[in-house]
Amino acid sequence: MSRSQLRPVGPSAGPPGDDTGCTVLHVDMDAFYASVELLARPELRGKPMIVGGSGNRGVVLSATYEARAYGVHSAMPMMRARRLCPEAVVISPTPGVYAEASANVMEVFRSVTPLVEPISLDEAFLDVRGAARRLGSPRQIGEWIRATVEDEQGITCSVGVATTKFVAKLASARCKPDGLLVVPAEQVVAFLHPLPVGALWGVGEKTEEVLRRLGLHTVGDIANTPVSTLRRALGSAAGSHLSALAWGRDERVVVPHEPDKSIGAEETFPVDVDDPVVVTRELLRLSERTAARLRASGQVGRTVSIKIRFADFTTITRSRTLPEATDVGRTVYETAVALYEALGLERARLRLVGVRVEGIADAAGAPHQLQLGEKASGWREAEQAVDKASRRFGTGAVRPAALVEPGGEAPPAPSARPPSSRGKRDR
DNA sequence: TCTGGGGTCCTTTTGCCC
DNA sequence: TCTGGGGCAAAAGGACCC
Repeated sequence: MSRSQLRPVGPSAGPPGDDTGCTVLHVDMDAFYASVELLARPELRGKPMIVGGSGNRGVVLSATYEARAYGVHSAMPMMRARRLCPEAVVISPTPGVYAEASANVMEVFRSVTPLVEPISLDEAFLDVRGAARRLGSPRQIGEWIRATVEDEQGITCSVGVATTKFVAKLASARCKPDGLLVVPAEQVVAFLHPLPVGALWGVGEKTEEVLRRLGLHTVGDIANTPVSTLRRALGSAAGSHLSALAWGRDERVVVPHEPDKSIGAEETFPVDVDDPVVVTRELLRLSERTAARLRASGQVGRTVSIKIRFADFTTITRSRTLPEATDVGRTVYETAVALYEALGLERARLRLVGVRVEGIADAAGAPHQLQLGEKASGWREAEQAVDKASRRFGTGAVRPAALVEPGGEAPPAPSARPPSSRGKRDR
């Protein structure tokens, strides 16, 4: 995509937008995973390419604009994407590579201001209030970021510049790919009101349907609807929130470090599973993974929850709060299994299981009291030793016996049972 | 069309205590 | 002893985001 293409200078055809007071930047990488993959495969440039799971149950994580031209978009089931664009090259995701590219990009942002709030690997808000004297106007800072990221990382991004986070985000979406858009304070309402309701943050499929039934199609329609009506239809928080956003009011500020509220892991089986032994083994794997991440980040959590998705996609969760916060995989696992067994599922067919730990706090500040007569279990110490070994010899060097087959290899990934007659596997 | 994996936030329900 | 209700925390579900 060439740089000169699509470079709006403002939401209207008038003179370039006045960026006075537009201190919030939203930077969004263009087709991030796909762009990163292209760096290692320049021969695919200009061709449709999709990053996504190669199995028969995956979804599209990212697609080049050439693939998007066929109607492919992220979160679309891979089956459907392949059908829409059979000539697309499909690449399995390599998360570590994206994390590294992301860290590099975030470094560029932090060279502008310490007030960087990452939203995900590929986007962030920046508060550039303090950078003006050193680097120029918000628009100039945005242009500098775009040029620097492209020079240093070889990938393009789009930048929205506005007075609030939410308008900055809409602006970056509006000028994609490889663009920059300033929405001046006095043009916010004119910019917002023609947009479809789905453009608002927090309006997904369900909410859109509710709004449609009320006859509300654009942001302007929402703005001109009494808050009481919105609250009745959508609940009090969502109703008030949408009404404020529709007028461009958004009090949220850029916050550099939000602590984690929960940490978890989940996995969809390649084929539905009805064997409690397989489910239990998967709970062990997920519990260990979750606890290892807690320990690596120096945190503990008090509530363990499991998630079960049945073959028909209905999903339930069950949780239990422990007397004391933990980062011990064994404790997480025992709680998870107790929750699972209490369901009495017999041989229900499951599509996914997940384990999550909530109520997160710093391990350093978390109280631990040995109860009278309690013996230190030794699990914590054992797992810390495993962490150490993993750092030295690689993840999986040491693992619970239940996750090791008699031959010494790990058992096949979650229930890779012989494909049933129904299961069509693609390759 | 057939739906990943990581999360957050909100609402409703439930159980407990007073 | 029974009932009601306020306040609270935990549990559960669901919508949403990237």
